[in-house]
Amino acid sequence: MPTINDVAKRAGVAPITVSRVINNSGYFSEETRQRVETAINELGYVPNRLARGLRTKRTNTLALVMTDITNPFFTTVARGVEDVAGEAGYTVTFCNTDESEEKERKYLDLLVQQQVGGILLVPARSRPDSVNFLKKHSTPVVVLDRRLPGGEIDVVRCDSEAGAHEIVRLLINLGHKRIAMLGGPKGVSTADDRLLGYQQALAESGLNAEKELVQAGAFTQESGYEMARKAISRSPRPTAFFAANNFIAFGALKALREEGLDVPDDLALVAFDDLPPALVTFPFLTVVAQPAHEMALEATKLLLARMESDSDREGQEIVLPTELIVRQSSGGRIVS
Amino acid sequence: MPTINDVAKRAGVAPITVSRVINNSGYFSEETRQRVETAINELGYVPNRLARGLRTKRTNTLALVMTDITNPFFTTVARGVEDVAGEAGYTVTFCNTDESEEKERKYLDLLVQQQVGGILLVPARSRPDSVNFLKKHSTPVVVLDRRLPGGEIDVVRCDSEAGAHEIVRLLINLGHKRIAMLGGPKGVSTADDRLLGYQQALAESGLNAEKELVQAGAFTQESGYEMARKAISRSPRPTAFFAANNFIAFGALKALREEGLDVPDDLALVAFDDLPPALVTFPFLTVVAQPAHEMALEATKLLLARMESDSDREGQEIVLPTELIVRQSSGGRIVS
DNA sequence: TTACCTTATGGTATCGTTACCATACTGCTG
DNA sequence: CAGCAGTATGGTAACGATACCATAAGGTAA
Repeated sequence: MPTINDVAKRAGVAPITVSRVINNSGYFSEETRQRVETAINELGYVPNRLARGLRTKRTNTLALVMTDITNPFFTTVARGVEDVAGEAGYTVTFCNTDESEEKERKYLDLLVQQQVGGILLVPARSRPDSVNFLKKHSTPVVVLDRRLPGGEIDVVRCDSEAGAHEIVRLLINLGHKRIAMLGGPKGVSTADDRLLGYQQALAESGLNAEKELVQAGAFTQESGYEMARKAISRSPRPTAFFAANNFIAFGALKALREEGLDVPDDLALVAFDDLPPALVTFPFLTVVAQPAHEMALEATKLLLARMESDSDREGQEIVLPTELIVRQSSGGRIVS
Repeated sequence: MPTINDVAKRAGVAPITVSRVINNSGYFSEETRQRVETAINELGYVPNRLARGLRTKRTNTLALVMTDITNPFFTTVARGVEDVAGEAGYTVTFCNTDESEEKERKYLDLLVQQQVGGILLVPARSRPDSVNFLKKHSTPVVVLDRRLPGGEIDVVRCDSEAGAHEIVRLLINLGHKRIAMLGGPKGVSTADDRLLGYQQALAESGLNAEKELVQAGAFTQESGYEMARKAISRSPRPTAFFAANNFIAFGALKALREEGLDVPDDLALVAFDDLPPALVTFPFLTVVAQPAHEMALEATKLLLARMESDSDREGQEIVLPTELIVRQSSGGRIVS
């Protein structure tokens, strides 16, 4: 592979001059530029970013560390991140943690070793360890989708509590009194917040949130399936399910199908997170949608800004609103 | 940030010895290992992979260059790639080309600059330019999902022609005689092959593939929508649509909805590519599914092997079978 | 004329690792 | 006991780029 030195020799200039032309920095004459450029083309020279990064202590790489790219919410986020990053000449690495703190830690370690310029992190747990680790290695980070204790960091997320409140309120207005919560993992802020919103909506309506109607599980189909099975075995049976995310809803749907229960005739089902944009041609599930793409854009812009300025300005929290989308699965007609 | 030299000083050894411990290579005593490891922990040392890569000419990074991660097929592929790569200690960069050769070229250039160890490429067009470029820079590459002219390269793909043939045959057996093809972009092997399969199935049954029933578009919802609108405006109207991929099908579905046409009662609709695994709880669309996850696993393993061996052994082509999944949208009962 | 700024270019050191080669001790073989 | 393999460790250079400083020509302000 030709190096900058080979180009320099061929163009009859010093390597540093080639560097200037490549990076369009400093002074060089038009004639030099041309000589260098033809040399580059003739040799098929490609600069080595490892060497550059080693010297400049900057790379043009970002990372997106999330739970699972297969989740339509994160798929959309990933696309948004890559759109902004790609436009700015950055490259994006993605990592699936599957909500495992261990995997998260391993990946962050690797990413720091690779000197990524910045990280978009969906933390597996509401613990500051990961962020502290990154801070120690002065790797800029923006937390995505979830809250974290301690406020000195950038966060872009949705108002899970308000969203949950709104959609549970919808169920209540539809006349439901026994609404089961198929929750996410305890200790994950989105799960906790959605539970809170659920409880508040019930409390406001004078309904007591019976303990046995509330379950906590994982943000997976399997967990949704399990929780739904348990919930329908209660008597009296709940008349509605609130799934804390889309995967839980899919699992619940499967359980209900197996039991021969019709949605929404036998049981209403609503969920957090919309289907992937490509699939909204199947207008079935009533959901609270998060603006995944917008979140990604905001977060990435914020991260890039953070990386540019390198300033130690206060962490900033951007909370975007959710959107209630009423489709078939909630059934009925609004009562009040 | 502490470097290997700082660790060496603290442990009272030479940098090279620290390197040996980190990489578990060469000889060192148990006592040295411990001294080095405590020094590493005390300092919070993290090796610099840029420096390592510069010296060893190897990085632990892969890239997945595809058209759009938002497409459920590629989402699944991405997950599979990351699973295998992550397990092997590699990190994966992803790039969306949106079928644009220019974007593809830009990304490949950037990736070569970053010295990625290998690339999984879904080529935007059936042209060898990109692969040649990578070959020139000795970056191992495995082509995914699509064929490419010239056989000296690794390819992992599905048999699009056979899959299309099978699903069109299904429509024919259901009694359809006017089957419209909502095709993908000309010059993309999957699109071309699916058209071929369609034509052959028709020919075999003595049906002539009327030209006006065949359209070529893009692998997008918008294009599917457009093509479907045109197709239904023909008279006599086609009785079935074959969409060359999932996005086209979604767009077509939208058009049909708008026209008040019921699927499958008024018109049958089948497509290439399944829904994302999470969403198969909506059993509607009859499809030919590609084993996206398996393809990804095979391709990534092949790529890693290629990178290890560095050998110049022949390119190998792995063609996986598709699977016909009959659901509602094809309607009817099989005739013969 | 002197001083100084702008333009154009180059020399040298350095980023943090590891490749390569050298040194030296131990213990075993013949 | 020479010779050699195995173990343990270190010195030096190099990977390919850029930071930093230096040099020099030309123009212009005082």
